[in-house]
Amino acid sequence: MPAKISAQSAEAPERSPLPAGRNLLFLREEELRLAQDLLFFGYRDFTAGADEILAELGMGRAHHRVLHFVGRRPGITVGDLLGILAITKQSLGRVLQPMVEDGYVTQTPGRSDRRQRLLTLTEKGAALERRLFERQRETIMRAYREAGPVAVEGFRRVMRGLMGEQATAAFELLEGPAAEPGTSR
Amino acid sequence: MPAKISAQSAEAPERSPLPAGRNLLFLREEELRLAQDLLFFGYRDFTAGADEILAELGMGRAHHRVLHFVGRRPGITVGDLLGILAITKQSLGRVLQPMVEDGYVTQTPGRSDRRQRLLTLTEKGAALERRLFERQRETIMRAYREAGPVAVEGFRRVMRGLMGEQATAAFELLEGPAAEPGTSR
DNA sequence: CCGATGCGTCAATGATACTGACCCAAGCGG
DNA sequence: CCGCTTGGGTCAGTATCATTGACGCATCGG
Repeated sequence: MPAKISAQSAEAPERSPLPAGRNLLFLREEELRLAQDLLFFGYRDFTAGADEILAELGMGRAHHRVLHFVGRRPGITVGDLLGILAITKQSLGRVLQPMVEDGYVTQTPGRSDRRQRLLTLTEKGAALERRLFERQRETIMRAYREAGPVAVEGFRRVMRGLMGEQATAAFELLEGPAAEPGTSR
Repeated sequence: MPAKISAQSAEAPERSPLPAGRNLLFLREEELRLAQDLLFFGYRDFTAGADEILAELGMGRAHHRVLHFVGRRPGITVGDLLGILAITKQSLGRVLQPMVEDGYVTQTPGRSDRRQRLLTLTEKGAALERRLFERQRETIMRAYREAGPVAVEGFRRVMRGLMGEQATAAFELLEGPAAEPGTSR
C-alpha cells in the first residue's frame, strides 16, 4: 500500500580495504551475505502477489508452476514436466490431477507414443495463468524499469550462474528451440 | 550423476524486432517470463546445497534462516526476527525452540527490557551457520565471478526492486546501521 | 513375446506454514 | 499499586508441498 520506494543507492562504505587485490571486492564475504539477503527477500516478494490469488482459489505455488510451465511448453509430456520441476511423480500428481478435473489442463495421448499424456492449458487454465502472470509482471516490470537494461542483463547473468547443471539443462530446453515433445532426459 | 555444465552464453537472438519503441525491449512479455524462469531455477539451486546439509541434521530451510539472520544481527529480539521472516510466532517457535534446546542459539533477557529474549548464536550455532554459508558461498561466488562486477551490481538493483515495502524496510534495517536492539516495528 | 518405458496410484511421513485463543511476566501510566 | 499493554511462549487444529517405495497398466520396440 504505501508509497515511496526510493531505491537509494546507499553506496557500500568499502570497509575493509584489502580484499583479494584487484577489483574483486564484490566477492568479499559481506557482499555474498548481502546476496543471500537479497535472494531471500526478493524471491519472497516476487511470489507473494501470485500466492494471494492462488490462495483464493485454494491452490498453491505448485499449481502455479504447472500452469506456468505447461503454458510455456504446450503439449509437454508429464516426464519432461517432472524433469523441469524436479519433484516426484507423487507430488506432481497431487497437484495435476485436480487441475485436470477442474478443467485447467487437458491431457491428450501422444500421437507418436500413446503412452504419453501431453499436457496443455485449457482456456480456463490459460486465463488463470494470465492473471497470475499479470500480477508478477507488475513486480518484475517495476524492478526492471527502475534498474535499467544494463542491470537487467546483469541480473540474468547472475541468475543463470546460480543454476546447477540439471537446472541449466532444463532451462535451455525451455528457452531453447520449440523442442519436439519427448526430447529431454 | 551428470557431468558437463558448460555455461554457454547462448545469447538471446532478439526475435521480434519491434517492442515499445525505445530500448525497452527488456520489458516485453517474453523477457518477463524469462525472469520468472530464472528466479525459479536460480533460487532453487541457490538453496539446494544448504538444504542437503540441513537435511542431514534433521533441519530445514527455516532453521537456516534463523541461523542466518541471528548471525547477522546478534542480540536481535524475537519480535524483530519475526518481522524479518514475516512468519507467525508459532512457526518461528517450532523451529527456534529446538535450536535453543540443542544449543545452537541462546536467549538472554534484554537488559533494558527484561521481557525480551535477545537471540545470539552459540559457537555451535555459528559453526553450523558458517558451514551452510560456505556451501552457498561457492554457488554465489561462481555466479558472481562468471558474471563480473557490473552484472553483480545489476543483479542487486533488480533484486532490490523486487522487494515490497515491508521487505525493503526489513532489508534496510538489516544492512543498515547496527541497530540498537529493539529498534524496529 | 518380453523387457523397458510412461504414467498413475496406494500408503505413510515430514517440514513449513497458518489461525485463533490463551497465558505469563514485565513495562508503564495514573 | 492497579490495571492495561507489550514481548514472548504455547495449545490445538489445519493446509500445502514435498518425500520414499512399491505396484499396476498400457504401450513401445527389438
